[in-house]
Amino acid sequence: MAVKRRTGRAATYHHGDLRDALVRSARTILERDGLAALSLRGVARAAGVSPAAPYHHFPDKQALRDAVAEQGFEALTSAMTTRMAKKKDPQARLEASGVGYITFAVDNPALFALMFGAGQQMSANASVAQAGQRAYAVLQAAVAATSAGGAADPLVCLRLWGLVHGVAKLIIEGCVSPADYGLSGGEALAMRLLRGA
Amino acid sequence: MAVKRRTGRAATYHHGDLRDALVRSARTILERDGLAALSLRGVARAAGVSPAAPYHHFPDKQALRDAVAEQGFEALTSAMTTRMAKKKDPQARLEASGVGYITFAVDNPALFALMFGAGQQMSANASVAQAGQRAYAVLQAAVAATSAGGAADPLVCLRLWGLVHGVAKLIIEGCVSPADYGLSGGEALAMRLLRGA
DNA sequence: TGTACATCAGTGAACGCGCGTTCACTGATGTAC
DNA sequence: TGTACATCAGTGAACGCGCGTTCACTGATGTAC
Repeated sequence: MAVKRRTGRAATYHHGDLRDALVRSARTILERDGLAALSLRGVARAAGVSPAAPYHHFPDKQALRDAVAEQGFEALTSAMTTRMAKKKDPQARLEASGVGYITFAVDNPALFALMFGAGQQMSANASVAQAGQRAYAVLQAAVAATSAGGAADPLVCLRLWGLVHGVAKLIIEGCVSPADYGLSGGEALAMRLLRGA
Repeated sequence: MAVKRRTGRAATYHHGDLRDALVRSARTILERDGLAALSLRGVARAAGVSPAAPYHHFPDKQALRDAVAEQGFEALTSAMTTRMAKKKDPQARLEASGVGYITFAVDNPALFALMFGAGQQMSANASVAQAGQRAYAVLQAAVAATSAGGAADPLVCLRLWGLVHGVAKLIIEGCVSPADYGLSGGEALAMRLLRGA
């Protein structure tokens, strides 16, 4: 049995922070082995804990997935806002939000797939939905800031969202490679696509 | 044991057309129960045949998936070309290709997810890749027909592909509903998005 | 400060399940003579 | 036209696997007195 530690603390029978540790283990497995390889037992194993332990923190597997997805949407939001913060011009900020979206997806393909329901319906969980809406609101605000009246045209928002979502998926699915366009990475391709779109 | 029939023929020990029947059963299961529910055993069951029977036609599960995906790309291609055939104007034909893409995806969400690798890497199968390229070529030709020199700008093609792919996924994943835009279906939303994009 | 005890968060064994795949087999088909 | 036989396309039982989940349990924690 693996020794369980909190940073700088001795091993204890009680983990102390298992819920977080499970979510972190899930993300590790996700990116190392892919979405199909994500199992509750595997996550428990990776966290050095028995298969039954997660049930003290999550009612079932879906609840763990939801927790991971929620954290994913928060990370997506900050990937966009971090990039936007470096720009002043509204148009440049709009582009930055899209580049952030695509870059996040390409860097975290399995997490991104989990967040968006693996090609099927997304999670019905309310917290996940709210975290998703917070991410969408970033795109929306960026669009609003570039438009005359200061209000975002829903159709324009959806075109932007669709474009960045689609390009991200196409890269992840291997349909499109930045190299095909003479570019070195998803980020460069995203910038090229969004400039003047 | 279910009786096996070819249309209008008596039941026979030998099915006579099992390979096709398996692919058809797979598509039925796909749309009724979703991608996660697609198993070789389930497909055999739906075709009224023992679990071992498919192995006379496909080396493994992936090969069946590939066959379904290939057929899916052919259906996608014809969904686009059928719509384009009704239009004369190049711009209208371009829009029609995109509407066809989105409509096909929304009408066959699980098949579409299978074709594009369920959020992960697409199939490595060569026939599948070729069928995918044939579908892409339709979009590409539609773009070329609207451009001055008659050659399709790769970046313009990717913007179109990304847009239709992304919007399709967003609708399938339940992130976006045509009703949010006061529209009755994916087709209406697709037309609105593509007109003047 | 020390002790009793309720509560919390683990353990590990077990459950049933459906899966992909393999195997030795057998019934049906069709071809050579 | 009839028959022997090779080949093809099925059967059904079995394999091992990993999964999600449950259960009775037990060790550690922290609070009341």
